[in-house]
Amino acid sequence: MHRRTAATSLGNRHLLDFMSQAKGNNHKKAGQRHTRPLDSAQSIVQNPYEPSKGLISTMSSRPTTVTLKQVAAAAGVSVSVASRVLNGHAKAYRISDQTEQQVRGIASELDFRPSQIARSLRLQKSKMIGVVIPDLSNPFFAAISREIALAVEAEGFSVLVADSRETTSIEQELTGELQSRQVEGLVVCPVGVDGSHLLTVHQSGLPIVLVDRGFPDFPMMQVTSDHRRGSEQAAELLLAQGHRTIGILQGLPGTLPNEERLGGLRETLQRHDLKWDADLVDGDNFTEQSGYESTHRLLSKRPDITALFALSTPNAMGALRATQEQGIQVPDELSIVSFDDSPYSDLMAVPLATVCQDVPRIGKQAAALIIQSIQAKSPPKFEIHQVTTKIVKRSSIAKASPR
Amino acid sequence: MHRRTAATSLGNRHLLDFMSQAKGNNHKKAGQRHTRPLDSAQSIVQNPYEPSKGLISTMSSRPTTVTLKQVAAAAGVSVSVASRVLNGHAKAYRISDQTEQQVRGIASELDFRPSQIARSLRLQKSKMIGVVIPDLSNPFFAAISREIALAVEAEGFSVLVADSRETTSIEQELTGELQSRQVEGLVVCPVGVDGSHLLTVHQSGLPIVLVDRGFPDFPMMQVTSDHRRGSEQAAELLLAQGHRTIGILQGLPGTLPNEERLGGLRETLQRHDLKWDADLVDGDNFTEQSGYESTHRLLSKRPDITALFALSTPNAMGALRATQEQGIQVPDELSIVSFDDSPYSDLMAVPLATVCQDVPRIGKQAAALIIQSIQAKSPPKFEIHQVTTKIVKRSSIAKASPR
DNA sequence: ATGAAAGCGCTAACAT
DNA sequence: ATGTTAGCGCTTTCAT
Repeated sequence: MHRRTAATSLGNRHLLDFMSQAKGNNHKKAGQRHTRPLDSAQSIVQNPYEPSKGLISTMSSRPTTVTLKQVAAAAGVSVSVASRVLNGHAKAYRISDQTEQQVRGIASELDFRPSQIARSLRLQKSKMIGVVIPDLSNPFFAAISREIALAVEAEGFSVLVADSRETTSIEQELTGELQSRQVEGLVVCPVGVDGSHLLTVHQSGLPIVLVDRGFPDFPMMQVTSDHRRGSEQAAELLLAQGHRTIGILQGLPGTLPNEERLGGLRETLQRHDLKWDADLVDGDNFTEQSGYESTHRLLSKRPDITALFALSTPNAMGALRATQEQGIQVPDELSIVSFDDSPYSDLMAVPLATVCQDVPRIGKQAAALIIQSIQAKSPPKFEIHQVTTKIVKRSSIAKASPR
Repeated sequence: MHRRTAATSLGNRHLLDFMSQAKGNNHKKAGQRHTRPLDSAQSIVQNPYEPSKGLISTMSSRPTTVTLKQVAAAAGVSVSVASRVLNGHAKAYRISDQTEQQVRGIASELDFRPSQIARSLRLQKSKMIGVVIPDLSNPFFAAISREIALAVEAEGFSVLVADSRETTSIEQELTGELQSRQVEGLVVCPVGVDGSHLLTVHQSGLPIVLVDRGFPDFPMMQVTSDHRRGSEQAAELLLAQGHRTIGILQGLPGTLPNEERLGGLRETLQRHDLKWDADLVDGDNFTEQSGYESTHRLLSKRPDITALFALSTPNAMGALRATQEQGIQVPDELSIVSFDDSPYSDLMAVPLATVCQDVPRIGKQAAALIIQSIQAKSPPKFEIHQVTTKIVKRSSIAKASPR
């Protein structure tokens, strides 16, 4: 109570002092600055206060943990009563109103927070779910993590995130780590080439859902875009504009999204009685670098190419950069379509036509599945959820014309 | 052992079957597809296997947790011996080589994973750190989270992430939640307007570091860019091109990054004997919407503006959109500089000059501080780390000329 | 060289 | 209406 008040008033003071404080700091630093080169990656450290005065003195050096036992003692009741009250079982146990108030009062006065660790151990449920992502800084995966975090928080779960750095062996370690932390469920965006460890997890009975890069023959829950249909949409668009020779900038071969996108394209071409030419496929990753290199290779190898289909946004960005270098006009000399949207695709040098994935929906779906699977005590289902994509036409596509 | 083998061989089979499987799936779905409108946000659910056969039968319906006790029993030793062996204290306790091998063997055979929950309770340390972020889908914050995750994982910590949705009250709840989960440290990117709860956390003795939006008068560890210096760089650039009337698209007023960026600009102008005109500042958030609206307002209100300084990338994107609508040529009629980089800034309709923040460094620094603070038993330091920015000139800036 | 037992903080029978 | 106690899985004294 007392502490709370102090904190608040300081919070206010902060706003009042904001500008002047900041200016003060700046003056002190002014001298130093000019001694460093402008773009050196250094950071300035300030230690404005001596350790011995003001606020700091009220601070304990170790986190102070108030236990239920202490609350009970302070309230003059047994731990069981305290526990029951604080878990809302007061009336179920006919605890007197007076006792209840007493306990509640003391608890909030002491700022009691039940140890979730102890709780987890006792209840045999951690209320945590694990999320394993190949690259948290990739906006696609970040958005998915976010949806999952928001959705499961609403159900009282916390999320442990782990970044596998696009590496299967790390993914394997991390899932193990999360299991030993007793997560109640696992959402993983697999790196996508070998998933045997995921199968092991699944067989152990831990609820698991795979997102984006899945394994169609693994009998577990999976959610991805309908890559195949998305590719179809892109292909139809290109074909309608008269394109017959389409270069493909692929991502990581062997992964489900890559193969499905390729498959959708191939089928569509065949349906239009065009032969499938493996020579037109190039690339080895979902990265900008890969897109850049394959564009250069494809364009020099095959001058008859009139359009490029990039299997990811970074692949498309690489293509943009490569065409810029070669002085090729998009879309006049070459059309480009991309899979995957980025927020500013429409503000690019040439606004990029794109097969958009419904990222929020993918995330929400994954969250819903894992929660449901945790709460239902039934054995995990095998369900593959394919989320519909949407094609957005932008000016990077035009009628086919020879380069 | 047995299970492991089965899993691996299945993983291989998957690769072989990949294409045909996928094609099979597709055929089955073909009929359904055409009954749905193309862009409906629906997802297709498949349940390819009946629950009663093949792999599924080997799967237990509840997660099967092997305990230390079971390992000990199977190995014919006491739990203490088992514990000591598995924690690498074998020789320290002169445990016989034979016993050690015995225990190790059984443990790996049973795929034993020590319960971190129990361990945490006993050791009074969770080996978890909490990360609170205003918006996990924002690439800036996502990148910071990633750096933190990678760095702390290396030290054996796991990270609990929480998304505060740019809302102080949620941030407050989440920090409480994380505290009760016994995290050993907290990294928070505060929403930035009221931080009293963070002060309370700090006073409780839990290590905490603030990132990006800090509070200069809170005596705790903080790391942000050197916003002030960054702004200075941008301003100097604009001034050198002859700009004298600069419109400012600001972010969330009252937050440290916003005020510092504003401050740096103001100082630079004053140093060049230009008066500070508050009328030239517009905007209420770090969003594209805010940037878009303030651009429209500023340009119609002040025809003498020759350059725009956007205090965030989204603000700048809003400006780009607004100028496109008004048919204003950038940079010929109007120059734009932005704070904050985005990966594809150079591929935008007009490549955007930018004050780049060293995001990875910010993240690494935060991680290093929290780890160090957890490991050192000394009371938390008050240190503000300012990470140097770098200005990147691109073609969105040109000599000043009247519109 | 190994074991027994206490106890981390909590919940839920099982007493009164 | 409230208290006592066992035990979740683990580590670590303290015995032997």
